[in-house]
Amino acid sequence: MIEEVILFQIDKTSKVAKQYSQREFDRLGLEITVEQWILLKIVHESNDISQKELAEKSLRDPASITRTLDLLQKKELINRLPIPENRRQYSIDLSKKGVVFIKTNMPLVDAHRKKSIEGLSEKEQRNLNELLKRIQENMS
Amino acid sequence: MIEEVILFQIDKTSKVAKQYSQREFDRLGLEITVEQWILLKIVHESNDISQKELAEKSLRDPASITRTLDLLQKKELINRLPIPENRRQYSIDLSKKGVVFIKTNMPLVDAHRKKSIEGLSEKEQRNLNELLKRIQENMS
DNA sequence: AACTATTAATTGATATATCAATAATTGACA
DNA sequence: TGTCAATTATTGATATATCAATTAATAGTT
Repeated sequence: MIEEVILFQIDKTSKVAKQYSQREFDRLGLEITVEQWILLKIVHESNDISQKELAEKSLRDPASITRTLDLLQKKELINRLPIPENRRQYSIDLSKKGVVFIKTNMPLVDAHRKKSIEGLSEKEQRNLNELLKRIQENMS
Repeated sequence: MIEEVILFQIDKTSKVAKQYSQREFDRLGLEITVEQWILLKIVHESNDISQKELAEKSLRDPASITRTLDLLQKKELINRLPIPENRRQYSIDLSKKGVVFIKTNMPLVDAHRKKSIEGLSEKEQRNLNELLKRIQENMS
């Protein structure tokens, strides 16, 4: 039975959590997807990040990053700055609006993260992380 | 840092594992996606399953199931059988070709599953499963 | 029986995932 | 220095995810 496969349960957990956050985003009218939030957050945490680096950090395809950044640019949440040292790449950063957006909604996202691990001790969390890392290693 | 968020690591693990399997499928010329394999497998494990039930078991949207079944039907791996008791729904089952496909490739998929949990003791596997279930509960 | 609500599947629209191909730029090095 | 290789971002094609709207069929109610 497929429900007994650990990879299936990992995927299920990921889906359930994303759906939970997306529903909350929608309910509060954030007009953003979870994937878009993750990109914004990485940009917020980084200095002068390129699209290639964004793809690596977010574990997504460069082609997909291009398209999502187009949307975020349309929403005026990010800027693509040409950099003189290398005219092949852009430096991505948050617009003022983007910074405000992150600061305003970070508490909500933090609440989701806390809720996801409710009832798990520190030790259980570390343990889970470690087991996940080992599976990642096995599959790479 | 987003790498420290457990949900991020869960998602990463899911992605890495899917990519691993997909690469193997491609390398061996199976001409099928991982999502398609999962649907086939559920159909194989079920008797007279409807699309609605398939959506629930696979944790996917009914609209998405419709489209993936269209593809699997084009590949002649499944049949949609009209059922007289309820003409709104179909009974999905594997074609002969589909049964052969599953039987031929199941050992490969089993190998992937085993590889994913290589080095994890029975106890660690149970523990992981239990922690994942608790997170699923938290997010539902 | 007639009306209404519900259900199963489909379709449309938009966002994302992935691979392949391409364009522009930069790097390597003979 | 000029050619070829590698790099970064984009675009096209196809598959999947999700929501909303629609269609056809069935269930429930009076």
